[in-house]
Amino acid sequence: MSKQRDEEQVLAQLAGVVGCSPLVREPLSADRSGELARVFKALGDPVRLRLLSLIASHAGGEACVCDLTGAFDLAGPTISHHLKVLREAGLIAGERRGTWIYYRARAELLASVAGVLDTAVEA
Amino acid sequence: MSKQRDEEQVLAQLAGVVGCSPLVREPLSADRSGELARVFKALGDPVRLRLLSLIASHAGGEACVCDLTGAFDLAGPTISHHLKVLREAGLIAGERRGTWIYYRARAELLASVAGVLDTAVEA
DNA sequence: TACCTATCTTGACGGTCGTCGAATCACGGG
DNA sequence: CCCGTGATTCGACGACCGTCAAGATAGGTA
Repeated sequence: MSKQRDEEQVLAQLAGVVGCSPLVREPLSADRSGELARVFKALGDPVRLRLLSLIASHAGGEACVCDLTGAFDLAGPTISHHLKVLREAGLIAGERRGTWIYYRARAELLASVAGVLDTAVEA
Repeated sequence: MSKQRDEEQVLAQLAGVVGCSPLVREPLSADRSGELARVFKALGDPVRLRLLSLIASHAGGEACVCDLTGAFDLAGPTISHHLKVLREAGLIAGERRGTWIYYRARAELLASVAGVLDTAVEA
């Protein structure tokens, strides 16, 4: 139902973050800092970091939820919640194929965020 | 009093984060994810992101607290709290010179965190 | 249709976070 | 020495977050 709307909002966010110049170059505007903070907040949990890493480093670049739940001592709904947070931050994208749902990392956003933090910059 | 102890703990943290291999290379260990999450959590607030950006982009690479408070519609203690969070995450370091306290960004940590996120990696 | 498995949503609980006022500490100048 | 200014710490309040059990949804199989 709101799946499509979520995706659109996420993409709107990405536009602001992807084009962002590095932190050390010039002071961050209030708008950009809000968008960036949403991404960093999503990264600011050990479980979500491990989930993202498991997905990004998994063979084929994607992982099924059933591959992820086993790695944690957490209930199913909790994993699902963390995946939702990562999804709404634009860090991962999920696709249903039959019974299973596969997630993959959005490398563009990871690279953009890295660019914001990096001191020696390319642009 | 605990100023010195804080610094030591921060440096101990950095050791784990600085040497960390990128997210997409291999699954993050539980330990590393905890250390990394602390840094990302510190970055996960708009005010702290702007503070860090103001400090890092300031002339001379450092900024006095009095230069920062004016940029926000927040009370002094709130700014001080956010600076403490950034300090305890190892993202900034403060030094008192006379009446004023100057903060500067820890570029090594910024670069390390960027390296963890980046997909195309140097090592 | 009915059932099973995989995953998400809801609702609730305890814990943490961001914010502020008031009090406190650190320094320099009369 | 006492006062004023810059900055932090303390204590408290409301809001948000991580977690789970229970219920709901989606797809496959028969």
